[in-house]
Amino acid sequence: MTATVETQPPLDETARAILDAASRRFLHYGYGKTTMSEIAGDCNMSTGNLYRYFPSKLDIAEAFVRRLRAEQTRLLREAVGKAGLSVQEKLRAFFKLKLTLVYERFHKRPKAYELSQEIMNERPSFADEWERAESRVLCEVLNAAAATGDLAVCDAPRTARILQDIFYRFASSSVYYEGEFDLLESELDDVLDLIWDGFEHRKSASAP
Amino acid sequence: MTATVETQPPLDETARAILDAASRRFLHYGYGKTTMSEIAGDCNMSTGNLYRYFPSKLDIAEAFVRRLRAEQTRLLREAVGKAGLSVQEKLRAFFKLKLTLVYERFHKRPKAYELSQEIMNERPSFADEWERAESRVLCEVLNAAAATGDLAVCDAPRTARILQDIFYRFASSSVYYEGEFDLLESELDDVLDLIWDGFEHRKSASAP
DNA sequence: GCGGTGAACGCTTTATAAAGCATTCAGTTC
DNA sequence: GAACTGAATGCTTTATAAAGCGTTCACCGC
Repeated sequence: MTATVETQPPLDETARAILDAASRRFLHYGYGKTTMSEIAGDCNMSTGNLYRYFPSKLDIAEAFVRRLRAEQTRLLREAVGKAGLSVQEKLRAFFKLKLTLVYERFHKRPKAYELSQEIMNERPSFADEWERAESRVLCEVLNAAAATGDLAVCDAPRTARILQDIFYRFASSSVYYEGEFDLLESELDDVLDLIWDGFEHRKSASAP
Repeated sequence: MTATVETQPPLDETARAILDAASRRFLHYGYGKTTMSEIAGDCNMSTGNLYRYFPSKLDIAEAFVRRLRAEQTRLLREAVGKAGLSVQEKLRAFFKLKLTLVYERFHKRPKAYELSQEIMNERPSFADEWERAESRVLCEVLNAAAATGDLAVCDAPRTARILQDIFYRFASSSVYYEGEFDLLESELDDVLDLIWDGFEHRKSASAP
């Protein structure tokens, strides 16, 4: 059983202290401007000792991003878990929240955004892992809807993947500039409407 | 009337010689490794004279990319113009060709790809212009289909925009690595199938 | 032996100087 | 006077040296 975004091996107390100290510095000064000596100093220990808890500086950064992402996954899962939502509302909630989270991270926590991007480039497998975690949330929604007959989905993982492709733009850096959020949001709505009509068509075609 | 990707003011003979010389160097060595002296030398003229035909080096590069893009637009238009194609086939041809063109440019003409990216970053308005040019091609397809009743489209530009959003992933740098082309192509197919079902649903809803 | 240290190593980033380049313009040619 | 030149200008890139940093490891205290 490998570790995933959701199921992390719990951290040693010392390891957590290191991660906390590093996180503060990463958020304020960024990855590059944070040194191992500083992190060690914050924890009242030597640099050498850091390596007893993390293999490298980049691994500390990965642990940091892993926390961010776990929190984000939790929020997404919470958004689609609200009682009384239709499938359509769940999908809309999912992708709107994702757009909002990316947008906010970019504009309000730029250091966290940069670090996240850097890790994704440096560790492609981590990016995959994260994409799979989101896919799992989507699959739960899709499978639940398929079970109640609200949706005609034969291959949930594949469908989730297709949805991720479709909404890729709304989770990428086209989100850069200020003042475009409302525009993106309304386009996202229109995209979802079209997708939804596609699902409706499939439902009436498969069970007329 | 402003110049667009399609309607370029025809170039002076000297200007064309400059652009041709610059293009050769851009393609072989890239933008940064090409100097104005070299371009001038290739044309048997002085550096100063280049500025009688182009305001700056970047403008030569823009003219170069403009050519590339005009050719690409021509190919896209040709693809959707083939006789006997249904709307669905036209849309599929359009986005598949676009995926192929981006992929090929990236892998087979990396210098051209880089230069294209650089211009898009340096001149956002050029990127907009290009997006509008593609939108126009899509709108022609959509409007023609709406006229024959093959498609229920009330706002063609908006719909074109939505389609561009949806297929954004297939025209961006997720296309980086080798061997993923077939995978992307099959995902593109699935996306188009879903979109198509959406259009079908709208047609039957608007004219039952 | 477990938790911890800090000097030593080699790579990377930065500071600084040198070189190269895009751009300009007074002047030349025809 | 329209087409063109090439040396002068100042900004940008590169080459090089110096400083800084991540990482290791032989060595302590308990």
